[in-house]
Amino acid sequence: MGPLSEIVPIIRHLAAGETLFAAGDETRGFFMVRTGRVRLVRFGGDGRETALFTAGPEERFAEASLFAERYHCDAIALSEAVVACFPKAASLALLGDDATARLDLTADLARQVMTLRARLTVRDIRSARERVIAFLVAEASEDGRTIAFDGSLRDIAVAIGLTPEAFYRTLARLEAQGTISRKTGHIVLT
Amino acid sequence: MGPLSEIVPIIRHLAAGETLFAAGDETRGFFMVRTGRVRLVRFGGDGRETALFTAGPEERFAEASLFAERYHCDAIALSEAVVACFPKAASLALLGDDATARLDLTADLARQVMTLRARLTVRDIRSARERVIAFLVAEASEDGRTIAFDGSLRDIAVAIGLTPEAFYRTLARLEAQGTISRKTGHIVLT
DNA sequence: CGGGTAATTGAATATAGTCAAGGAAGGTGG
DNA sequence: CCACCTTCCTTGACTATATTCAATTACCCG
Repeated sequence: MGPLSEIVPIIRHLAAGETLFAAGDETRGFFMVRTGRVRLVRFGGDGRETALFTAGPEERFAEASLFAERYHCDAIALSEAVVACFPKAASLALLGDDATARLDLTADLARQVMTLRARLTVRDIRSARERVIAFLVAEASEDGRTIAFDGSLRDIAVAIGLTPEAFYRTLARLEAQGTISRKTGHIVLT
Repeated sequence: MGPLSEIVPIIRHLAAGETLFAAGDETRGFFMVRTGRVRLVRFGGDGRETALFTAGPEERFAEASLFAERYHCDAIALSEAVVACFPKAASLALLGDDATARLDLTADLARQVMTLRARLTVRDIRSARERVIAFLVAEASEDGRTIAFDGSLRDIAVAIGLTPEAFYRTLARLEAQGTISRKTGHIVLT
């Protein structure tokens, strides 16, 4: 997982609903979800809750806290969860000392920016059909035709902002039209 | 504009439709749009074109190319455009020499990741009403109530993935219900 | 003024969402 | 090895909601 593997993270177990940090707290570092899900929320003046981001397994969150004094949102476990904490001091020290570490983190963030922008662009497409095709093209491997996926179709549906039903239907239609063909674990553009 | 202001960029003028770089080209560096719009696209085997990202004025793109050998999409000017090119060698050298520059760039990318994830989360909300409220809460300034905006409401509508009409209607309804109040240039949550 | 864009509202439509129900697949325990 | 359970996948029918098309008003800038 890059440069930060040199840091031994602190493992924390969270109960469902437990708060990891709250807005206004001094920043302690950033985190990675091991299991479960953690939601970042901001509370409006009236107590209204707005989700900023939900981190699932292997996803990092609060990276920007390395460069801020205080957290500006709350982190709450949605379910029972295990998170790895990368302390601010150790992370910054590593970034200051080790050129490789620095570039690795920077490169990783640059890649994230790229993929996030691509995902956001996919979301701009209203038509389910076109959105699915855009996703498939974006995810296609080297040959530009094959899309391999590890998880379930459900997960993909949610990732591109469609209900599973709408996604299933769209895939079925694309297959019927001969635009794609499906085998277990991967889809091929034709 | 952060650490990279120390680099004197190369200014390029592009005609509408002109290609800045193509997939497979050796990476030369990253870019910032000065005027016009540049679209990053990937071509499917059949010539189908899928947009990955569209960069407008003051937006950077292809930052990740600093850490890659070759571009993996095409950059094409949508309209006549002026772009600033930050050469790879100079950028990496600066990152290698100057600790402040490194942290600055990393911090900037971390912030981008944060805001992009927040935007993506807003898009997950189906209801126009709830999406607009989430956007307002996320954009609210210090006091958590006031949202100032420079551009047009249209631009906001597009940014959160709604048609201008849907956005106007939603704002009108929120105002009628007393959830918000509007004055020229800013909105207040009540 | 006048031209252009933004803002606003109305009405009809289309499309994805929702609810529902059945089948397939995979895993667990007897 | 089978029964059972859970989750995913699939399809159908209906609905809700945002989009689309359209027409009017407000606003800014030359």
